[in-house]
Order: sequence, then structure tokens, then C-alpha cells
Amino acid sequence: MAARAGVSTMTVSRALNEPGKVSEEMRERVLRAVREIGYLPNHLAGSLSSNRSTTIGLIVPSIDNSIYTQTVKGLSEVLKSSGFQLMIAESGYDPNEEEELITVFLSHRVSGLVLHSTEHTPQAAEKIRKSGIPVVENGNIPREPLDMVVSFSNYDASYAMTMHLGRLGYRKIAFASLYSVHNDRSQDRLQGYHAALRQLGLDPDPRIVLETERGLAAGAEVMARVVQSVPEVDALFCAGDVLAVGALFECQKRGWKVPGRIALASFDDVDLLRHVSPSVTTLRLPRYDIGERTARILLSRIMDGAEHLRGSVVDLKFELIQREST
Amino acid sequence: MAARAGVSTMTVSRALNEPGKVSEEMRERVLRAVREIGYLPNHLAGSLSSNRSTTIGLIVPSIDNSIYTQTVKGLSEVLKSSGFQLMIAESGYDPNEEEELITVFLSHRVSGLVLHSTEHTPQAAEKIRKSGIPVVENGNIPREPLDMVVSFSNYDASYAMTMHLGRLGYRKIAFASLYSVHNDRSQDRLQGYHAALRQLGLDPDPRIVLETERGLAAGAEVMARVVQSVPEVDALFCAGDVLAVGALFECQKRGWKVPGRIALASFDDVDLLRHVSPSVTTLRLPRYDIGERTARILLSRIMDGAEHLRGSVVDLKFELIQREST
DNA sequence: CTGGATTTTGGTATCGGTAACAATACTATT
DNA sequence: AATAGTATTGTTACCGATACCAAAATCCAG
Repeated sequence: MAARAGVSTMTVSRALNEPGKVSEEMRERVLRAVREIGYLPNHLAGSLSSNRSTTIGLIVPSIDNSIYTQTVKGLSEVLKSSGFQLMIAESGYDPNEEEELITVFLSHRVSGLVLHSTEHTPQAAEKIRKSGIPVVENGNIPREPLDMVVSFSNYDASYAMTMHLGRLGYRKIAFASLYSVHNDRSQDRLQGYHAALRQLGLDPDPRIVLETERGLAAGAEVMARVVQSVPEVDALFCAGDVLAVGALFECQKRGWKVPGRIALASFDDVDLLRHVSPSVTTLRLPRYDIGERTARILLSRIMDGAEHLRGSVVDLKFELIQREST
Repeated sequence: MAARAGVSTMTVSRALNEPGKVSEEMRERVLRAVREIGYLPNHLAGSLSSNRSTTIGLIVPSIDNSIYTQTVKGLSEVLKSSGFQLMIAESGYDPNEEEELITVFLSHRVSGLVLHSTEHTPQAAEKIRKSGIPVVENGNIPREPLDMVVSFSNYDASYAMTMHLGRLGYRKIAFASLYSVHNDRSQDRLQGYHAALRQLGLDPDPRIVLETERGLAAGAEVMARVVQSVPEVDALFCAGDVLAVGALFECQKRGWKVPGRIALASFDDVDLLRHVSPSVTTLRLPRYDIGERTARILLSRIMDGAEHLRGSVVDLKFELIQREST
């Protein structure tokens, strides 16, 4: 390539990456040669040599979860505009798997990491610390962040919704969440719920606090179980994406009025919740913003070396949307 | 690192990558040293040197589309088990953007590409050809594949559903799809629909053939528009993910019996369609399988050099699921 | 017009591995 | 025991870029 333009490789490199440092004439000569032979710089070589890479590693618990896609989009759009690339992998909610993936990403020399989970093996934390690259956790606000955090607080959100139900006068509030093993988001939601119950002066009742899997069917099943086993229940707070929709369908099927027989609240603002009838009260979480902010803060660290951002925690606001179901 | 174990770098490389070619003792010595100093091989250097990489580039039109997530999951799971990494980017349905991304991926020296779109700029096609890496297109079955294809046929699927409606006795079948500019999936669906109409001996009516955007609201709007502007319509085929759900909600809101007043069919087997009432007739598309097969066929080409697979087209079957709505 | 400052270009070492071949150690065979 | 053959380890030359510093070209002031 350098030969084709009749210049040194160094000049080619500069013409392509620091056009300002090269004369008009050289720049044109190089660019013409680039077009003629269809030259494609080898990014691997560049990264190796400069010890800088333009890839960011992202680890989500499960790719086929619509919850994350908004965040990924936010990430992706910002990163793209800075010429960064996204490597994605899924950990399957398993910290060991996550550690393994972190290792792989580090050996690919990603220049930043985004982790949805906030539960990690000690070895994973150690590897990250040792690598020195910036990391953002963004599924929750952990007690002991690895580095930076961009998220909303699952605890606060769950607390807020439970308080909302309490203030509306519901006294027997059931709670359904996703399995909480290796899922601190679920754990925090549960704690937020309990904290709100205390605040409201309501007694917790283990019979109406359930954990289940994802999906409409699971939501439906939870609704049926709760109402039948504890008839005096007057509200159900589904703290896991599509559970509420399943629960609502179950009510429609059984002829239970919502909110007449039982009120229903959800945790994430899926488009659907606004369109069903009754529309469902829920929390609007800043999924896209999380991705966007995560990308920005990472890029600041990587490109501008903004060390003052190290360890910063961005608690993005959520919003409670009151609708017909409560 | 090599020094730490007191061996040559070559032996380290072998101990880690071809353990069989190294003596028991050396392997242990190296592995111990690796653990002691927490050595992480530099994958960039390895790829550069060996001229092989373990990354696959994936370009989807839009990341926040639940349709793709299943495919991504299939891809991801197979690739992971072979130690390959996935780089994801979104083209925003724009071929020029896609070309740009292809260029970036090629300069990252991905060892394979997966493209959801089947419409590309000539330059993109040329770059890919020149690079010599295997490519799989998987959003549709194109007339002129770049290389390999793993997909179902949008034409066939649309044809099948329309024929199904016709056989059930519906005579005035409306059709809604996503905007077809730069979207050959939409174009093919439309053609399949028209082909079926001809086969059924029905006259096409431009008033009931619509294009719209994604989303529940769009589906609702289409339903309202079709029924009001052409009252004699007796079926609506929504050939775009969630449109049908929006359409159904609109019917429920207006009190139009489904399928009494109008029958409703959808195009993708979203979980939701089975749980709403009436449940919605739809096509079950092999989204996950597409990802899985795509990964397998790519890996065969990359790792086993299976040149006989070049240009192969895998037409995965879809399934028509008759439910209450038709 | 000349010397020094500045800009532009090039030479060389290096990033951290692997390929290819050479050298050495070990096994088996006659 | 000698020799051929195989298994193991090492040497050297890259892979394709960038960093760093030196050299050449250009500019400007006195």
C-alpha cells in the first residue's frame, strides 16, 4: 500500500488517522492509492501497536430479553458515532459464566466493559481491577460498585410503586418478581416492597410474595394462585417485565375486574401496557438513557482520560405512570 | 511471561493453544506461571500473527426489535461454544450505513459476517467478495445471494397465509406490512400476498393494501382505517410483528367481533398472540433456528474450510398456526 | 540571504503473538 | 548399540500497524 502511493507506511498511517499532520498533496496521493487498491487498514494491527482499541464489551444476562434491547440501542448509537464497536455476550445469569466472558473480552483488549449484572465473582472483580479498564454496571445500583454505575435503583422503584398502591388504599398487596438467585435486581425489588409495607404499616404475608419465571404464562399463573389462595388480596404488583400482561389476561379470562376485584401494577413500561384495557399502571424506566449515558461516560474515560469520573454513580430517574389498572 | 516459566514464548503459545503438543511437565510449568502472574494472552496479537480471528460481525437493521433477538441468541449460543465472539451493529435499514459497517467489520478482520438485510450496495458486495470471508444473509431468501443464506422465504410465508385465509372462505383480504423501501422482506411479503390473491381468483384492491410503521399504535390505526374505508373487508393479514396485536385491541375497543366482523392473521409467533383473546392465527417462523444454523454453517466454513458450502441456501420451514381469530 | 524554528516525511524498533523450520531429546527397531 | 523416526523445545522472521526520534523540506525574521 505504502509502495503504491510511493510514500512511507508512516505517512499512510498519518494521512488516514491524522490528516492534519500531512500535506495536502500527500493526503490526496495516499487517498487515491487507497481507493485504487481498495486498501483496508488492519484494525487489529493498529490496536496492537497503539495499545488502544475501539471495542467495548457488553455482557447481559440474556440477549432475548426485550428489556435490554433499548439499553443496547442507546449504547450502540453513541458508540457508533465515535467509531467504537460493541461486542456482546450473554452470561445466562451465571457469575462464573460472566467471569469467563470478562476474561475473553479482556484478552480481546476491549477498552471498556458494560455489565448488566452487579453480582460478580471475586476473581472477575480482580481481573477487571488489574486490567485497569473502565467499567460500567447498569442493571442496578450496587452497594459496592466495581467502578462506575449508570442505572436506576430497583429498590427505590419498587418502593415507590408499593407506596403508590398503599396510598391508593390497597391493603393486601401481593408481590411477584423473577427468581432472585443471582439476580440482585430481583432482590432489591423485594426489599423495596418490604420497606414500603413497613412504611405503610402493613403486615408482610409470605403467601402473597412469589417468585416466578419470565413470560405471560408465568404472570397468569401467579395471578390465579394469589387470588385463589388468599382471596382478600386487593392488589398485585408484578415486578418483572411481562408478568403483568399475563396476569391481566388471566383476570380477563376469569372475569375478575381490574381494578375492581384486584388492582394491577407492573414494573417496566412495555408499549403493551398502555394499549391493553384496562391500561396498566407501571414504572417508566430510563432504559435507553442508561445505554446512552453509559456509552458517554465510558467514552469520556477512554478518550479524554477523565479520571475524575472513576467510581461515579449515576442514578437515573424513573417515573411512575398511573393508569386505569390501579 | 515466558521468562517467568523459564521457557520460550513458543512453548507458552503451544501449552495454551495446543496442549497436546507439549509435555506434561511443560504444560504444568506454564499453567502455573500463567496463574501466578495472571497472564492474559493478547488476542489481537494472536489474530494478527495467525491471520485468523474469532469474531463474527452481525448487522441488523435495528437492535431494538424483538424479532431479531431470538436469532441473535441462536447465533450467540453456538458461537460461544466455539469460542467465537459476536460484534453487533445496526444499519437502520440503510444500505449505505450497512456498507460503512461492513467496512469497519472487515478492518476488524472478522472471520465471518451475518447480514439480516439482503439489499446491499454494489460496493459492499464487492468489498465482501474481495475479502473472501464467508457471509450469511438471513432475513430473507434473496434472488442473488452474496454467498450463503439461512432463512425462511417471506414470499412463501405470506403466500401461505393468504391462501389459508382464502381457503377459509374470506374474500376481501386486507394486507398490512411495514414500509417496503429498502426492505425486501416487506416487498416479498407483498408479492406473496398478491400471488395468492391471483391463485384464489380474488381481485387486488389497493385501498386495502397498506404500509405502516412498527408498533401497536400503527396496527390499531391500520385496522380502523381499513374497516372504515372499505366496510366489506372480511379479513386483515398483518405482515409485520406486533401490528396484529394493535389491530386486535382496536377491534376490542370498537366492539368488532374477531373473526365475526373481521378475521385477523399475523406474521410472527410472538408469545402474546397465543394469550390474547381471541388467540391469533399466525406463522411460526424459525427465528432461533436461523441463528443456530447460521452460526453452524459459518463455523464450518471458517474452521473446517468447508468450501462446498459456499453459496448454499438453507430454506428453513415455517409453520402456520390456525387459532381463533380466523 | 542565512540561520534557526517549524512543518513534513521517513527510518527503525516494537506491540505480543504464531508460522516455519531447526535443533535437541527421546523411542523404537533391527 | 547404532540408526532412523518421533516427540518436544527453541530460533528467527514476520503479521501490519504506531511511537519515537531523526532527517529533510519549508518558512520566517533579522
